[in-house]
Amino acid sequence: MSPLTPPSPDPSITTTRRVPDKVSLDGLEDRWGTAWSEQGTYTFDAQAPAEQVYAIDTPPPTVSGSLHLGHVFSYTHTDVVARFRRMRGAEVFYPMGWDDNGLPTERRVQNYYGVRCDPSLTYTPGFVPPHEGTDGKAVKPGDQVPISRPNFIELCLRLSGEDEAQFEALWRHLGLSVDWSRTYRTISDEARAVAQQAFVRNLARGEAYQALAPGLWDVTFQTAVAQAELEARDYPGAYHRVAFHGADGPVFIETTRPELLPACVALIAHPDDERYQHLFGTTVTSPLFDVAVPVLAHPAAEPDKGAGIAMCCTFGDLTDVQWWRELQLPNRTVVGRDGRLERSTPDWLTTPGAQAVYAELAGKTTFSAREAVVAALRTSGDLDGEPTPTTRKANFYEKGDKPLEIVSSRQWYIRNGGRDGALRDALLARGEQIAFHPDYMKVRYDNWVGGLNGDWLISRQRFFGVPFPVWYPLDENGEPRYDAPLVADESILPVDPSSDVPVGYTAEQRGVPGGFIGDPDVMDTWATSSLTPQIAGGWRTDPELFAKVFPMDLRPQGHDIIRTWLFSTVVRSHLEFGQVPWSDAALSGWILDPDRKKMSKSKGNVVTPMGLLTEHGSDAVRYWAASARLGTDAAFEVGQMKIGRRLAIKVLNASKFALSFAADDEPVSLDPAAVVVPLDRAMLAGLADVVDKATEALEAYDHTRALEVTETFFWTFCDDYLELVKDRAYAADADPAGAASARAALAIALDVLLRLFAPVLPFATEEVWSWWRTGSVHRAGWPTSAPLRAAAGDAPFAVVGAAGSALAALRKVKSEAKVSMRTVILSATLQVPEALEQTVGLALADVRAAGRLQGDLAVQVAEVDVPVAVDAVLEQASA
RNA sequence: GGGCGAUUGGCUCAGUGGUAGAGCGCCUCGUUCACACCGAGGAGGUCACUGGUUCGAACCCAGUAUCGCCCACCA
Repeated sequence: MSPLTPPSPDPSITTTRRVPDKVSLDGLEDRWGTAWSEQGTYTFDAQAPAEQVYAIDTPPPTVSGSLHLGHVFSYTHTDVVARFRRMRGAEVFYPMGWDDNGLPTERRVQNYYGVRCDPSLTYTPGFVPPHEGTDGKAVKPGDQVPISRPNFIELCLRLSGEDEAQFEALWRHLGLSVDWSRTYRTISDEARAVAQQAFVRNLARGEAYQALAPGLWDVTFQTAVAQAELEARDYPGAYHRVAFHGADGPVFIETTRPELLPACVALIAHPDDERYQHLFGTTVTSPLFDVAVPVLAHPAAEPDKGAGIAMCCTFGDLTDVQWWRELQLPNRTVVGRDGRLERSTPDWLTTPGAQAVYAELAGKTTFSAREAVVAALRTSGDLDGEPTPTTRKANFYEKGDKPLEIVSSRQWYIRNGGRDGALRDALLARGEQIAFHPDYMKVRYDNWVGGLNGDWLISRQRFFGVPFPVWYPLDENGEPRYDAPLVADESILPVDPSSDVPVGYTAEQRGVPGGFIGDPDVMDTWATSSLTPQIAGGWRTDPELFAKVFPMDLRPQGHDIIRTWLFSTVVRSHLEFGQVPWSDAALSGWILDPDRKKMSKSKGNVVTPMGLLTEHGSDAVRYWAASARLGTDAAFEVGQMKIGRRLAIKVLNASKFALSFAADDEPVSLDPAAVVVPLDRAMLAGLADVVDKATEALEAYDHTRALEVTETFFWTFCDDYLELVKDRAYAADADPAGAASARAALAIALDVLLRLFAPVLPFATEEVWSWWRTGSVHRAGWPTSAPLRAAAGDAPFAVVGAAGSALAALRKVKSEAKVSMRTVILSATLQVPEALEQTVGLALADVRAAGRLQGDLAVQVAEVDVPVAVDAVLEQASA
C-alpha cells in the first residue's frame, strides 16, 4: 500500500449549496445504498497497481440461519478499516464470501425441509420437500424424509442461496463498502476447484496423507472430528471401584466408564509407584469377562488419579491411544461408529460367562451398557462400594451434544506441525510475521501451535461439502487399494468422485472388482475456508489479480477462531506459497448481553440486526460497534446506539447551520486565505491535531481512538466554536472580513470533519457531502493536517478553549440565575488564570456576542489559580 | 494446572509518571432565530486490595482477591 497524495482543499472549489429545509436520517440507507451501487463507489479497480491495493480477507459468514449482532459488530470494524484505507487512496479489495458448504448448512436443511440424506437413494427429479420453514422448531430426526444425495445438495444450494440474499440485504443496509461483484460461495464450483487443487498439491508434496488410526469420533453426526473442533465440557459421571483378579488377590481400579470393561487391554501404573511394583509383569483377569490382561508401567499414569492404576481400554480416551501405541497393545474395540456396543460378541471373550454378559450389552448405547455392566458387577461382587458421583471434563464436538468416542478409521490429514518440530517452528515463525491487533492475541496462536498433538484431520464423513478428488482402484476381491489412490489432475477440477470417472476407467467399472470407487468423504469446512485468500483472489482463474492481492493486508475475524480459521489459513499459505497470507490480523471481540454473558442465540433472536438498524439507523449501530476496541468484548447497549444516532443527527444539523450563513445562491468558499481571525485559525489548529491523531490511530487499527478524538473535537466545535462565531458569520455587512473568515473556517472544518466521520457514519456524512460537494465523500481523500496548519498559522488552539471557558462562565451565571441563555448581560468581569489572559483577549469580541453582552467586558487575572470565573450584571437583575 | 485480559462515579468505558475524565442516567434550568432524536449548568469516584520504587503512582514493580477468556485436564 502506498502513501497517497492527499487531497488538499482546493481553494478554487466553490459549490452552490442545496441544503434541505428539514434534515433527517430516515431513508438514507436506501437512498445512498442505491446510489453507491449504481455509481460503483466501492468497485475494486483491478487495473490499479499492486502497491496501491489493500486487500481484505473477509470472513465468509456461515450460512445456517441468520446473522446476529456479533456479525454486525465485527463486520463494522472491518468496514471502518476499508473505508479509511480507500480514502487514503488505496484501491481496496473487499470481497464478501458465504460459507455454505458445511455441517451447519446440512443441519439447517434437515430442519427446514424435514429431510435427511441417504446416499444409497437415487436422484428424484422435481422432488418437493415435505415441509418448508422451521416455524421456530426443528423437524425431529424420526420424521425426516430420506432423500438422495443429489436431492439433498439441491436443497442445500436452494436454501443457502435464499439465506445469502438476505445476508447481502442486511450488509448493504448496514453500509458495508463491499464490492458486491466479488462475492463467493464456498460450495461453488470455483471454491471446490480451489479446495481440491490445493489438496492435490498438498498431496503431491507429501503434505497431505491418509492414515488408518484411532481418532475422535462424533456418534451423532457420525464423522471424525479435528482437534481444533473440540470443546471440553463438564459432564456428569461416577467413579466405579472395580476389582480385577490377580494371583495374590484383587487389584482395584477406578473407572468412569465401566462399559469399556470388555475393551480392556491392560492395567497401567506409574513406573515409580511403590504400590504396584510387585504387579508389573504379571497378568490379571478382568471381572465379568475373564480376559487376561498384563499389568504394565508407563510414565503417563498418574499415581494420584483414581486408584493410581488405570484400566487401559481401546479406546476410552487419548491417553489410552498413547498407551496402545507405545506399549503395542492389542485393539479390542467394542464401541462402534454409531456409539453403540458391537452387535456380535467379540472373539476375545471366550468363556460362556463372558459371552452371556456381553449378550446383554450388544447393540446398547454406551449409557445403557454402563448400567448393565454396573448391575452385573454388583451381582458378581466385583464392584467395591457404590459409584461415587463426579463431574469430569469430556471432549465434545463443538456442535455436538454427546461426548466423543474414539474409533479407528481411515482419514485424510494435512501436516500442521503437530507431529513435526521443524514445521511447528516454521509456523510459529510465521506467527511472528503477522501483526495481531490487539497484539496480545498472538499468544493464543502460539499456545495453540505449541500445543498441537497431531496433524490436521481434514476428512469428514458427510455429504454436503467438497469431495476429495480421489478414487481407489479395486482389487480382484473388490477391496479398495488405499495405497494406490487415483488423484484427479488439476486441469479437470472440480470433480465429484461419486459421479465422475477416473482416467483410464469407464463408468461401468465403478464398484466392481478390478474397477474403482470414489473416495466417499468430504473436506472439513476449515479445509475450504483456510483458502479464502485463494478463492477470493482468483488463485486458479486470475493469476494477474492474485498477484496483486496476495499476500493480503488484513484478516479480520473473531478471537475464538484463531486456532481454526487463522491458523489453518497460515498453514495452507505456508505450505503453498512459503509466506504469510496477510500482514495484519484484526481480532474482534464478542457481544455480551447486559448480564455479561455471551449473547445466546435465543437472546440474539429477540433483537434482530435488521430491527436494530431500522429502529436506530445504520450510522447509530455502526457508532456503537466502532466504539468498542478490537479484541474487547462489548456489551449490547442500546444507549450507545442512541448516542450514535444523536451524533449523526448533530452532524446533519451542524452542517446545515455551518452552510447557512451565505445566501442560497452564493457559493461556499473553502479558501484558507480568507481565514484571518485568531479564533478561526485557532480552531483549525486544533482540527489539524485531530487529523493527525485520528490518522495515526487508524493506521494502527485503533478505530475507537480515532472516533473519540474526532467526536470530542466535534462537540467542542458545535457547543463552543459555532456559538462563538455565529453572530460574526451572519454579520457580513458590519464586518465583511470577519464574516468571510468565519464562513471559510466553518466550511474547511466541515469538509475535514465529514471525511473524518465518513468511515463510521457513512450515511450521514454522504448526505451532507451531497448538499455542497460533488462525488462521494467515500472516494474523497482522507484529510491531512498540513493545509490546516498552514491556514492556522501560529494561532494556538488554546484560544478556542479559553473563549469556550469564558462563554461557559457566562452561561453558568445565567444558569444559576435560572434565566434564559438569551438574557442580555449588561457588564461583566472575567477572572482568568494568568496563562489564559492573552488567549481570551484574542476572542473577546466573539465571547461578547455569544454571551449577549452589551456593556463592558473586563478581563482580570484571577488571584487564585481557578478556571475562568465571572462577575456579571444581568439585564433582569438590574431591571 | 499453565497462560492472557479485566477491575476507575449508578451504568458503559477513556485515561501508561505530574492537582481524577467522557457519555448515559440523575438534579436544576432554559429553548421553537441549526438541532426536543434539543441546549446550558450541576451533583457524584480514597481509580479492587496489600506492599514497594519515585519528589510525585490510576499508570511502573511484587503479591493478593474477584471476574472473563484461551490452553491443558476423560483412570
